[in-house]
Amino acid sequence: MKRELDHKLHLRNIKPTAMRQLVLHVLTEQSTAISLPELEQIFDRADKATLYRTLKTFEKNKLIHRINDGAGPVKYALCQDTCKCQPEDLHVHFLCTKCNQTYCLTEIPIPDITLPAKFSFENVNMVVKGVCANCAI
Amino acid sequence: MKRELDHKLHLRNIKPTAMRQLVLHVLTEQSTAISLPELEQIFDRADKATLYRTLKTFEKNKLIHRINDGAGPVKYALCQDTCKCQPEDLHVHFLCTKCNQTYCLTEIPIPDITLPAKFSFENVNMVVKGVCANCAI
DNA sequence: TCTGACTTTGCAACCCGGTTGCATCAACTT
DNA sequence: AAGTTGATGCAACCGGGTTGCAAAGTCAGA
Repeated sequence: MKRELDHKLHLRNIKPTAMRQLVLHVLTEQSTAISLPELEQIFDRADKATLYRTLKTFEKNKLIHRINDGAGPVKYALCQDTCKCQPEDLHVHFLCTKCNQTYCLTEIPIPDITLPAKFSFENVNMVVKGVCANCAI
Repeated sequence: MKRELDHKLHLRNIKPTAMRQLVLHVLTEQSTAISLPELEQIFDRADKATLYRTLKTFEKNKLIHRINDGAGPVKYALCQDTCKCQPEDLHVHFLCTKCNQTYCLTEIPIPDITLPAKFSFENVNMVVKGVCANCAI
């Protein structure tokens, strides 16, 4: 277990400190994306700035990706092992309006968009809102 | 001019106070979306809370719509006269990574997405990032 | 093994966008 | 003219995000 976590960190060139192992462990346990404030609650003895910088490091090294779902704080979720955070790795995110959980729909690529003349494409963010399977009656 | 503004307010059942006329006037002058902090700078003698509540009122009455482009503060842009803020009124937004301006691409509808089983659709937000025509070399 | 350079952590403080409570003011009704 | 309602201005607060700085930890080379 710890081996796998260290391996993941190693793959992304991140030094495996105790803090980072713990944070990564929590991240792997999540089925939905998690925000910094939520992380603070889980580690109620840990420092906010450290958690913040840990997430920054993870994001910079493409271990996690940031999700802006428009519902408060930014959330983070693990990248696929093969992810390079390129356009082809982008996928749709889903925000449940009942439980406020955000899902990575990794199997749903984002459709192509034809932009107006002289507008160039770099990146795209797509968030669908609705009710998730867990909250469906 | 003032007539048109009052008419727009009237159409959306918003009482035409001086403040609201001024804010609406500024909004109609923008070719791109504007944030509350930007609005504060334009009206440097006006109160933040008043501007805030003015935008809230406009949004509630569907005179403007909120755009969350992930680049700092929420931005707002005028709705089309016919807009009911229903899914069919949704369009793609474009954030220029050079000038940080956000455009409503009202002519580009958001493509349909097939969600996983038992996930229901309510709403969708799509923001394309890139370089806009003005900033293209 | 010791030393020095570099990284990570913890604490504190700060910034800024957003939001609310409350008193005052304006407009409109009767 | 008095009373009701809504709008405004001011102040304060909240929470997420961010940074400066000093202490602790890590590691390579002597």
